[in-house]
Amino acid sequence: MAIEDRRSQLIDAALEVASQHGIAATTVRRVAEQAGVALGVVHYCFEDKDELFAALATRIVDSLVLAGTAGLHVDDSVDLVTALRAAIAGLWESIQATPGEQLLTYEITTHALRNESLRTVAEHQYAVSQAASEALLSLAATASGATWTRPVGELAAEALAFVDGVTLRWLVDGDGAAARARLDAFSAYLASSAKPARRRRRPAIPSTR
Amino acid sequence: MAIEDRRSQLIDAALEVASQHGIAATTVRRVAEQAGVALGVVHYCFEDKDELFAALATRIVDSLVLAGTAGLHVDDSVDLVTALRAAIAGLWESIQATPGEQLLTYEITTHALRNESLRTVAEHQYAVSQAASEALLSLAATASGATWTRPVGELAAEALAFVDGVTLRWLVDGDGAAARARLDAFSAYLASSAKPARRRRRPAIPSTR
DNA sequence: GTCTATAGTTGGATAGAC
DNA sequence: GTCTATCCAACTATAGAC
Repeated sequence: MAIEDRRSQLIDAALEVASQHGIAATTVRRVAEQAGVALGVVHYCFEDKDELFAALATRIVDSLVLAGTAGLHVDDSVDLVTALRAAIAGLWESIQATPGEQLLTYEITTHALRNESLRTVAEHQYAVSQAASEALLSLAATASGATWTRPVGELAAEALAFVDGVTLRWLVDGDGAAARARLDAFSAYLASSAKPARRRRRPAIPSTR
Repeated sequence: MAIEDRRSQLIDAALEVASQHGIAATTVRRVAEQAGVALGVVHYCFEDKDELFAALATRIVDSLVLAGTAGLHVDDSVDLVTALRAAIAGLWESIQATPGEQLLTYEITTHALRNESLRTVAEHQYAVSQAASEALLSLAATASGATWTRPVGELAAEALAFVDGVTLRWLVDGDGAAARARLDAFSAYLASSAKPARRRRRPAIPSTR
């Protein structure tokens, strides 16, 4: 088997183990077992455990952001709060469906912060999330015709922080309804930092040809 | 040495090791070494490693909340936003001074979520933090004479989530100024959920006896 | 009751077989 | 180039010495 395919297969296996049992339980042995290969194969494909972790971290960050932005279609002609709530509803949907992955992202962050050689992993994590958050806010504003009155980067950072905090608490108390309510309340706050759309003409009735 | 004193001494040692090197590096051996006692002594004082961790978690949660609420003196006769900012400034001061402990709290949370026998630890952590957050908001409202127009418990939960998210990001990017700015912005948001103080008489000039 | 010495398990890494 | 068999370090836990 080609080494690149092996690497990919091993990262899949690591993701499976890590999201299910946590980063502490993600040993090289366990990953090999999950992938159905011998122990040494992992060390053949990755210099050491840290390199495997770095690859795993990159994989999960990218895939989570992908999942978060995939369902991002906001209908036009709505007001900003509605657009934001729709976007956040989609985001929450994907979060709620993957508690193990969510918990794993926090574990990866803390793990990276304790490990000099993984420093860049945590930074990458936030760079990608920040960009996704900005894209979401920009999209919502465009769809509703509103314009932000504060720098969208700063608003995105605040939204990201809030979502992080709400998610972590949800992992502890399991109260999904409360989490959703908090996110909706925050949507209203964000909307207060925008100038509403200029009153538009009623859209023309589309001709049936 | 009395067993209770030993326990306390070992928890101190564990806190030292954990806040400096992380929960993964906090082995029974290392704690014993840090405390200057033999390995077996730890197992004599604690049933197993989990029990030591549970004791450590309780210690750090209680001490952090203590530190967070200790500097909580809000001057009277100010408006709500100012009171909130003052309270949050004090809170941030204590957070900024203890990055290792902050990071450790996130590690403990995730660790507890992965470990059935530590489930209650994470819940205790949030119960205590939630109470402290409520106390802070109530104090700020009382000091400024304002009243909250939404349930203070819910506002406290949102504030807690936001502080959690902001702190975690600060640990990654180290941008303390940005973190402070975000907290201040959130203060304004909170204040928008309060009814301002009724116009008071100008306070009487205190007699000099 | 307090602590030392030791057992037993698990994990990361590698030398060398195929 | 790919994988197996083996090594050694570090850890938790306990039996039993003082």
